[in-house]
Amino acid sequence: MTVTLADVAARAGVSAATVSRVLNGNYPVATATRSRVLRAVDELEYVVNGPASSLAAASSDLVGVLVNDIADPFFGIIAGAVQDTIGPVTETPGHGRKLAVICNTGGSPERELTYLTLLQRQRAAAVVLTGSGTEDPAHQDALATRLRRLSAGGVRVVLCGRPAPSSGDATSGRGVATRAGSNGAAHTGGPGYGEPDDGDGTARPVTVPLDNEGGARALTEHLLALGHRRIGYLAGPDHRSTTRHRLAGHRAALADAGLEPPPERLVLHGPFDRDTGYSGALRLLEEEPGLTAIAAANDTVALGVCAALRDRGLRVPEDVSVTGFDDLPFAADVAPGLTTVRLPLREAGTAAGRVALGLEDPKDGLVPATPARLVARDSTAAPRA
Amino acid sequence: MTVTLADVAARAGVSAATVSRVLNGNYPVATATRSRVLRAVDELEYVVNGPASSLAAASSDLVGVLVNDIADPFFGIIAGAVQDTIGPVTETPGHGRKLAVICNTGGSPERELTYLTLLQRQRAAAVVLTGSGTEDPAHQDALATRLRRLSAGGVRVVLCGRPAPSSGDATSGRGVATRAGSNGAAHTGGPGYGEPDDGDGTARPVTVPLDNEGGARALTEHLLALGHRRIGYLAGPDHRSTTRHRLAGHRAALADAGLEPPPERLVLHGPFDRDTGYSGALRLLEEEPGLTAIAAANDTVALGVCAALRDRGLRVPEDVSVTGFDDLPFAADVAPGLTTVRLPLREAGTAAGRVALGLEDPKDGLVPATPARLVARDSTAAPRA
DNA sequence: AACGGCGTAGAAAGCGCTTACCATCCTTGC
DNA sequence: GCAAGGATGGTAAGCGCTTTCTACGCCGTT
Repeated sequence: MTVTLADVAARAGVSAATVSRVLNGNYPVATATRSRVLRAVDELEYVVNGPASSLAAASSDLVGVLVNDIADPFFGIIAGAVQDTIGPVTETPGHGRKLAVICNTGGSPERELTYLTLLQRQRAAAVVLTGSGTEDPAHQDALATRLRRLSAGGVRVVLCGRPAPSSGDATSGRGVATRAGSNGAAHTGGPGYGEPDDGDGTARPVTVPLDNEGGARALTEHLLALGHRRIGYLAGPDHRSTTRHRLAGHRAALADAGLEPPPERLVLHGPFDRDTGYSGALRLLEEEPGLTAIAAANDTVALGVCAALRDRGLRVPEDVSVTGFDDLPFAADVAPGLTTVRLPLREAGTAAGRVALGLEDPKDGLVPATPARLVARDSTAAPRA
Repeated sequence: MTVTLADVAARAGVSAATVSRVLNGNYPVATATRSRVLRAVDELEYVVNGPASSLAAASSDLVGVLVNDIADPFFGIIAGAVQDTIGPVTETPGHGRKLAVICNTGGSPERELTYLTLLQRQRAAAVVLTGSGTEDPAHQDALATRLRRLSAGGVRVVLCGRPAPSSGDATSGRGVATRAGSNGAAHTGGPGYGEPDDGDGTARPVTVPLDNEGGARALTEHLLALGHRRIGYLAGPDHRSTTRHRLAGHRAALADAGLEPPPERLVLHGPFDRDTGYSGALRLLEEEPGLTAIAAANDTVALGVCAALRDRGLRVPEDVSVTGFDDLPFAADVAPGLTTVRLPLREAGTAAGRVALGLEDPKDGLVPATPARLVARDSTAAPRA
């Protein structure tokens, strides 16, 4: 029924080995033979059997990309860039036949693990983890283990915009483990997975950093410079690295300005969606009617904040300033234009893709970071006197 | 190095066949044996070799999802829904281990074909094509051929929000072929691929319709009802099914109202991005200063339109009304709220996923359509008297 | 003229799994 | 108490490809 290598070989009057060699181009084949084979391939409309070659060659053309929410342009942009890099466009010989498998974890650590297993099972060539990671010790441990196993199996692991999971490494006793919470040292890939040389020469995971902390700091500094002192902060979901890093930047800016850390009631957590912004803003306003600015975890959240303020009859930025994060495409076009921070998402995705292809392999496991850039638009202004 | 079926078998004191049967659960195995095997799997941390089983079983767990632009939430939502449906969550026995491969075509027909070949090569279980298709006859032919070949190979083909490509079927002489352009008959899966029974019992592609035409018609009717008569139309990219269907709806509404078809200069084409909206609006305003409304191909385009109008000092909706399409999440939160049409994207993605899994198979190859719903917000109002 | 090399191509041994097709063994029915 | 039959489990033949090892010419050397 289906055409196989052998059929092509027969038609071209050569052996299957030769056909394989022509198709993979990693062995000298005389030009005449080659074209004869190619013609046969064409005439028979032969299509390689991927599973068979993956089995024989013990490797596959799949690259897994894990995202929290594919419907969120934040991830769409990263995933798109990864795919553009490894996809069929790239005509780096040997590459370009790779397929990106985008996996939607919905932010669930369990699903993340499940997908990782599924990818391991498919013998994926590489795995890219994007977005924020949980900071729950148990899950970090499980994740670290899984990733270690993947690396051991020759799967390249890339962490895009998230730190390497730390693990309470079983072999070195228990105890010291997972210390999450402090600021700073964001993407240096803490203790645990990645740190100690595993002995055999398995590749270590590579981190493509995203400067969440610096971006958040810049945003808060901007607000402070405008004269704001009572700032509400709508952080992302709790126990997530991104949330913590952005919050850390916010706090750092306050500290640098010699101000008190923000009171608990002015820091609310919630998912990265418009409702968090909408209800969060209302709540913040209740807690602190004198609020002059609200920093949102995200552009989408910021949009919800603006809607809430509008519904409350407050003007942006005259009554309350609002900031976002990510600089998604719509941020420039909403009214007023959203002051936010532009994260180099495409660049990060491209870098992640290159690492996944093995085109790049920073010796310290860290791709140099492109800094986040403050984009001041019209949603922020000095508070009314 | 890596653990194989045989290792597990040895450890459990059974044959490889038994282990395979336990893992696939499609053959009776005594409970005691089963748990012994499961324990061995656990202890050895065994992970199935996907390629090997795909080869042996002549089928794989991959489902391809082709999208035009993964960074566009329109596709993100659909793709996410597809994935949620076929992904590891679904615990329909036998399913749930499937992986969605999201492929970003960038709207390029060539890439679309390349991906389709890649998927065929991976022996994907199903392929879902989303978004608008080209209406270029040559590409439609190529696409039809490729899809026919996929179906013949047992790959389930699902068209989500796009018509089946028509082909100037080579066997029936040349000539009649591709008649694109007329309105109506949107998703009925025209002539060409899909229509005639191919003889052997290969599955026919299933279409999950999206009511682009009806939505566009509703939007224009809304505008007409408000009293608008000079309406500019910013259509999507030329020669794409979605563009044509939406435009057809617009025209139909005009015709129903007994009005002239829109003059050429008031219908501009461009990609589905904010720039098309921005520059398109400016251009439209030049062409027809008396314009009272602009219908955009898309919410994103509409956002660009609003930005341009604002920059021109025109108010929405007082001076010019604006409509979008898709009702992406941000449409509700921008100011003024965007009047648009809500397309049941999640529903469509879910349906596509179910068909891809073979859970559903409408006999006429057409999943019943959920209608598009007009969402009137504040970006439209009666024109000034 | 004989020989080592190089450039090509073929033979064949798997890769790790699935799945007929059998071989047991323990029930049952009578 | 014995044969028939169901319930389990094993055997082994591939699935279609890659790749090592080998074979064969033909060339340039010495």
